[in-house]
Amino acid sequence: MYKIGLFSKMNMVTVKTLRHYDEIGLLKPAHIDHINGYRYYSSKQLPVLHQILALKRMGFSLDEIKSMNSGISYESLLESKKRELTNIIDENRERLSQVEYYLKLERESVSMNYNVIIKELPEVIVAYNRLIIPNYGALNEAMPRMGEEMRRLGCVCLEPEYCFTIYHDGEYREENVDVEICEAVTEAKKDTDVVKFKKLKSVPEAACILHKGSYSTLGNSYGVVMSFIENNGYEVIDLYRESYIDGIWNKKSEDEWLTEIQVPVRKIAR
Amino acid sequence: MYKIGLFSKMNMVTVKTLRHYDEIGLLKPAHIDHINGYRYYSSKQLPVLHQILALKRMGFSLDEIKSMNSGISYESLLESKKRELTNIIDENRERLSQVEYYLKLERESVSMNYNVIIKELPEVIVAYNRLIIPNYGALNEAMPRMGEEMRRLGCVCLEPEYCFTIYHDGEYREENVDVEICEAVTEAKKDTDVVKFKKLKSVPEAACILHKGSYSTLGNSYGVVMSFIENNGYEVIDLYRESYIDGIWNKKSEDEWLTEIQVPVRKIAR
DNA sequence: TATTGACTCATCCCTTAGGGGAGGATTTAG
DNA sequence: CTAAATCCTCCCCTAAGGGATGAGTCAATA
Repeated sequence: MYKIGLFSKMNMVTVKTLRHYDEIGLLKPAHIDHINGYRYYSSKQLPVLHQILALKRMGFSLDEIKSMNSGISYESLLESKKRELTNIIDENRERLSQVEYYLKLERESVSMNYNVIIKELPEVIVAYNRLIIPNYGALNEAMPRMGEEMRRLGCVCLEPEYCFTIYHDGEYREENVDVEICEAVTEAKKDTDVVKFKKLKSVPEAACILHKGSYSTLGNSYGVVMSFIENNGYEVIDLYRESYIDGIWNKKSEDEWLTEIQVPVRKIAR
Repeated sequence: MYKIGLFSKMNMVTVKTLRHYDEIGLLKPAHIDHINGYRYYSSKQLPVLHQILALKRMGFSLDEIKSMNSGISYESLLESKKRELTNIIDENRERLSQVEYYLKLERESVSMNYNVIIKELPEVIVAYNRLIIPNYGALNEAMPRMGEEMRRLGCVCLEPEYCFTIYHDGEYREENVDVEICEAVTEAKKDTDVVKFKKLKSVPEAACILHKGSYSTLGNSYGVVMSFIENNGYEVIDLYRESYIDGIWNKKSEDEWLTEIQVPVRKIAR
């Protein structure tokens, strides 16, 4: 029988750890002196401790180790731990890839904006209007017209407001832009010539970047998000959305304008 | 200005999280109503939140993110995060390798002993006696003889006791075994013919397995620890030690004997 | 025998990034 | 005016112990 300090040295484990294992019922001392409360361990418990340490090294939690003799086969436990570890490794590889990407940007002295995040775009009902406009400036007329029509129909906008455009042209063009204006609403109304309604499925993963300031520099932000997608093992799976948060309608200074580019993506399977 | 619930929806973040960020000073609301205590966020804070989320996704802790504007260059921060992530990945790969190893054993229906652990063997001063014995049984005479001599010299053994043998033969042999008997002591004495003293350097990593029962089955345990070493990317870097914990001297039943095989190893660089 | 230093005990607080819930106040909608 | 939704603060919880404190105990020495 060994006192706790001795037993702890026999396996390079701290006394604190042994007391903790006693407390949670993982490894009770072979005997406890009822007068002074001292814990006494037997050498028979060495193999038990050995096993605990081996399992812990594999990534099992103390709770898992404790419940390991409750009938579930070791094989299935190991299987699920294997899956779990694989997931953890993948997660960290993704983090690493992102860190390396930003490190590359930093070394190329690109202005820093750690702004690309992956998030879900929830399912929404939108009022939409798809049309060909002569140039981008014409949006400033088309949007209020659409708003007018929506008010007439009694549409109620979602909160927070979610107003965005989708460009349907395969390539960039200066004129005759094929654009779809969308505005999230609480419920669909009857379609009219100017405004129609549809439900957009949720997008599980979208790479999003916030663009601050004038629209003239939107291209930079598009560049950043696209290179992020390329460099981190994602692929674009749908048309992107340009969501307008702050703009001419509520902020006078162009510097305060805020637009979010949302690109539906998917992790490329490897 | 948005109330917390609205602002939380704008970035798919929970209200709880925003309150937490306020509390730790990571993202204070743009304005707090002093009458009802409501938090109000401005759209200007969207990019800040965006950045926080992006950094969090890369594995930075909130504390790290918070202290990110304190002069240290982003490049060095990213560098150290990269190293950190690489380490985490390596650790988990090692865990995975061990899980897969035991899974293999399990599938081959090998009796389960999750007993191999990697631990450090601390630096010790040993009394030792290297000699050629006719067979393994002769240890039972050589050891007491050595103990006698140690007592005569006034040696004090270490606690916990650490008594082990090292076999110097390159291969297994039944007779004329070249063996070194070691016993850890508190301090070196004068060398004699029978007992000499030396300091053994600490071994940073040793693969250790506990062997229960008679010595006749020690071979099985050697097999397990050696295959563990092979299968998990380690290599043997020194002679192994056979450490005697319980044996004939304190346990009558052979089933209670306890021996630890300790094999100095090193992770193979990849 | 008395003391001293080493050991042991229990208890409390601390760590991450929030989650869950209670209880109470306020705002918003009908 | 009432009810539902939203907001607030406060408290406890997570995993695996680490650190500190204060008090009791053991073994060896003077």
